[in-house]
Amino acid sequence: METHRRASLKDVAALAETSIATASRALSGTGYVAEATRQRILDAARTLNYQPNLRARGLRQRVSHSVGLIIPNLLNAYYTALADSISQQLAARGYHLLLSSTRDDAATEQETVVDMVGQAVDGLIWVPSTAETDLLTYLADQHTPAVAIVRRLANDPIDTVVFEDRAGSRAATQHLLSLGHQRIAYIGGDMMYSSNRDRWQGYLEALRQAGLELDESLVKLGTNRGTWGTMATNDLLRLDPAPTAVFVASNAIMPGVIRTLRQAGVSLPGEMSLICFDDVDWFSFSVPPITAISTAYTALAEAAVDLLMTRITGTSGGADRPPVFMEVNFEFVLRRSTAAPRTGPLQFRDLHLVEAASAEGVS
Amino acid sequence: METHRRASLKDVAALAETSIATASRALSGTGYVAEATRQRILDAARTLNYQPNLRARGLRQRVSHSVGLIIPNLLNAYYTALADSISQQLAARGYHLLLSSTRDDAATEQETVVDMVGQAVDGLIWVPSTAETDLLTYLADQHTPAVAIVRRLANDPIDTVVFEDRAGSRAATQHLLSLGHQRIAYIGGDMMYSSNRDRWQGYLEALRQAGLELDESLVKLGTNRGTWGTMATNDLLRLDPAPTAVFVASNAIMPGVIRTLRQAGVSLPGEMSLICFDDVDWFSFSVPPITAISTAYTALAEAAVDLLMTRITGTSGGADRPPVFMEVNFEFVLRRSTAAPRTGPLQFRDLHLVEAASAEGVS
DNA sequence: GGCGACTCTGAGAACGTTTGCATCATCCTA
DNA sequence: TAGGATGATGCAAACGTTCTCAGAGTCGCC
Repeated sequence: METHRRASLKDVAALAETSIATASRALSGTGYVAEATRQRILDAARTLNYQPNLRARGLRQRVSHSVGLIIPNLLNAYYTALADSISQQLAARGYHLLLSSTRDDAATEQETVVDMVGQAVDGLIWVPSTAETDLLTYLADQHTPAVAIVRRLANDPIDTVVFEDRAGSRAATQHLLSLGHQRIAYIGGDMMYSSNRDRWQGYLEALRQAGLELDESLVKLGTNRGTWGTMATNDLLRLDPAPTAVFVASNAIMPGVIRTLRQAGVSLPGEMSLICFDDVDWFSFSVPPITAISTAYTALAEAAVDLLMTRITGTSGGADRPPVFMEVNFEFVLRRSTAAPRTGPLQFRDLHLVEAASAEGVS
Repeated sequence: METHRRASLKDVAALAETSIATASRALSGTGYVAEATRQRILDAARTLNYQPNLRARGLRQRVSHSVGLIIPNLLNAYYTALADSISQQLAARGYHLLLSSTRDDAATEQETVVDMVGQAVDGLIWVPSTAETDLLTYLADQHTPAVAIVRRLANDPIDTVVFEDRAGSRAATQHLLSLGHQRIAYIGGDMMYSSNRDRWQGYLEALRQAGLELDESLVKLGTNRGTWGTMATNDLLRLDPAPTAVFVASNAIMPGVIRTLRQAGVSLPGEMSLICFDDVDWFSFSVPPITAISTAYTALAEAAVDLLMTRITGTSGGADRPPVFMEVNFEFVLRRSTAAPRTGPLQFRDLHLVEAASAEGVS
């Protein structure tokens, strides 16, 4: 009896004085096995603390019951909320999660995908960092089903679930328009991601429908970072006339925006209305609470897992069905950071005035 | 040539007209193989899009190059920050991450650990949900090294890395004391976790050192949730005299506390000082920015991974070394939510007064 | 008393790797 | 010219499972 190894089926069989095959049958509950032997085997397994080696099982069955999830970032609440939902969904179906973040680096992404395929995951859920990628043909070669989430690939070549970026963005802009704003600034993230492009389109559409023409100086397209929020906001505040409202297209940019507005002494929503695409927890207890477009994480998670499962199990047309494209709902969350524009020029003041003013919000 | 399977080493060998053994050697770069054959094999691998099956490799080598990470929650920035650090550390060492969250449910935890061991991870990093657990003997039986983080197990039977909960908590309390506060409320999380117990001890120590005696009515011990923050704060505000400062022992409780204070119209830090153990991003752009005890995530991640690696590889006394216990630094981050207590009774007012007052903070 | 059906069991192949060992050619050196 | 290095290759075992297959025992029924 080796003492430096986990107990294997062989050990259990030996202790129960039976064959490996019978032990396997007894433990998995398939096929015939006499009640007496079954008990002997179960007892043996218990005394040896036997735990099946899922790696070996997977090898034999060519199924791992695990799926990989690839997200850009573990520090963005947006993605961890998603990961949480997906993990729950998968657990409910008896699947494990392999989670990796790419930091939006193409090389890391490539590496990660290859790694996961090497681990022989049954499928992949994936926030692609680019619209074009040869990983796709790679995945096809490896016969590993994948579904893209949050961002689209060119021509949606695989199952895809995204948020209603365009419609949500349009709604946000329309909200500001309906309050009477005419100079609505847009601070957006990286245009290489379809989500950001679509949000941008939504903004444009709303303006067009309102018969407004685009003022390029109000548009700040950069990256999905707080630092970008700082730069962009600084630029916007220097304009004359300044915008009366700002639409921030990603929660990741918000910290910079908010901090800069506060430092500049701009009161919200008195002197500036603020709305954000994506809703994260601290928006609700910010001062003032921030009006936002909230996206349906769990719905997206559910849809993505459902799609992947049909591909993996081959059910409901699974394997050969043409790629599906889905969008999940958004919800408009009205809080207190938006109000009708006030007439007169924007004044810069120091901090204590700001916070006094910040309570003037619409209810 | 089957078309429904990933290419295996056998296929590569066949295409390159050589043996499986040689193909393996060529691809792994071990042992002798003639330059010409090596090229043939590499070409074959490329045309077939060959990807080694890590599952099979792991089976043979008895090493998976993956470690499991078990955290209570994916929605708490506290833990995802940790996960992010750990994932980076592991990646740098060529290890994969299997991540699961338990939602602090003992049954789920049990299940998860067993699952991961079944997956044959090389080791486990783990935020235990209880101090006593038979999982320990289980892990020992399975010869799977594990390190506990954030929370301690009874008698620290395995390698453990935690934050300086006690010292940090003492520092926070001393800060309030030094500002002149005498009635310092404590809102704490679940006492079944060592981290919360230690924070509680730190608070007591600081009071004792200052010669103050404990006022039970100022102590609110509950769970690590925002809803608890709401309840506890409501209770505290009803006291007469009310506390002049609140020490919140976990970021997870903060949303409820902050929201309740705002709703009640309590100005920060004018009428109430507020300090929190754990620092999360929105604290810095809250109004006012919140003074906090910041813990060294990356240091903890590094230490945990280091320890685990020595156990796995058996280096530097690895396998048999007695369990190590470590604490990592905290940092006191002074912002603007704490100030000297003001004399006179606490007054409840409506929201716009609150925010005006919130700018009175110490710099 | 013969035959099919049912129950139970074990031998052995297979999954895709790595690796110890044996074999064989080639080359160098004494 | 013998003989040991050295380079290059393949066979086969092993990792821990599952699963097909065949064999053996038991029972019931015609």
